[in-house]
Amino acid sequence: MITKRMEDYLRVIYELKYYNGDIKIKDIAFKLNIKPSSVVEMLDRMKDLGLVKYEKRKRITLTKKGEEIAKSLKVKNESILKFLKLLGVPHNIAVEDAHKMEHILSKETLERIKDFILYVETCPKPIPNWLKNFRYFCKYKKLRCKC
Amino acid sequence: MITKRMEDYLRVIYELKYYNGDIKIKDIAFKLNIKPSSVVEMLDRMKDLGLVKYEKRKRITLTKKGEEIAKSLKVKNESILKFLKLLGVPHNIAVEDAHKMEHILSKETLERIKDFILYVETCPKPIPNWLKNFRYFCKYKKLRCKC
DNA sequence: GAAAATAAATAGTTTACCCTAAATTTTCTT
DNA sequence: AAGAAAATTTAGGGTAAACTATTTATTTTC
Repeated sequence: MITKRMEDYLRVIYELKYYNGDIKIKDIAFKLNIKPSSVVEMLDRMKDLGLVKYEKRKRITLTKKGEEIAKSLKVKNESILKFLKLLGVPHNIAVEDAHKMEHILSKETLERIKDFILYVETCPKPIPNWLKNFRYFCKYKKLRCKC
Repeated sequence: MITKRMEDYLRVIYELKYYNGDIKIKDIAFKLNIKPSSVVEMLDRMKDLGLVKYEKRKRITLTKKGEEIAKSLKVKNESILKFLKLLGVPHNIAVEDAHKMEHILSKETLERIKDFILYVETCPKPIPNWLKNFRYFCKYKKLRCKC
């Protein structure tokens, strides 16, 4: 069974590959703020589940399956992040929350989130009036529109 | 340290008190879909943290602290649930997702969620136009407004 | 090419949850 | 009030994910 924590590892490995090319145990550990020995242990488990290819002291790579999952997490994450920022959540906090939410949201909720983003982006104006008014409302706690 | 799981227990105990008056080990177990023996174990830990009052085979109650936390979880949950439903997430799924989200959302995100609800509810119409249009957009994936 | 530095792997613990099975206590029935 | 049934507790295990400390490999540097 693929756990939330394994999803964290997949995401980190996926990102490291993207930015660094090579994936080092200690870099994974650093990103997850844990010790390298914990990473080795987890990689063994993830290997058994067919998520990574990994032999002692050899290059670490994601399997097809691992990469698919990582990619879909990344896509989910991007939607959630964008959504939170539309709502006016400050960037750093939005990043944190998005990482937590990506593990747990149902696909239905995710669909509504994606629709929301699309609804805003499909609008001819850069930011629709109602969203501007929402931002205003967040700041001053009062309406300035007829809705 | 108060874990997410303890928060689940707090919520369940709080609800059981509200609806049943009396809190039985087996009811907690049933609600959480686990065995009674696991509940006993957890109650011991929660007792050490000052979240519940509990002596073998005696009545279970929340402490002041436990109740505060439970109450604040309930409030959070209600906001999240309402929010998800405004977005058009079906009730049952919204309930599930809200229970997961209540453990992890930052207070900033929660504030934006509450503002969103308030923004909708402050509007003189029962449902603001932009929200109606969003619902339409979710269904047909096209705009019918000037935003 | 050997010593020093760095990286990775292993062994043994810990903590938070959960489980089953068995023992005990309480409650219900007759 | 005694025996049956239900609820609770205890004892003993298990798994996921971390940790520390030690050992083994690989790189770097001299």
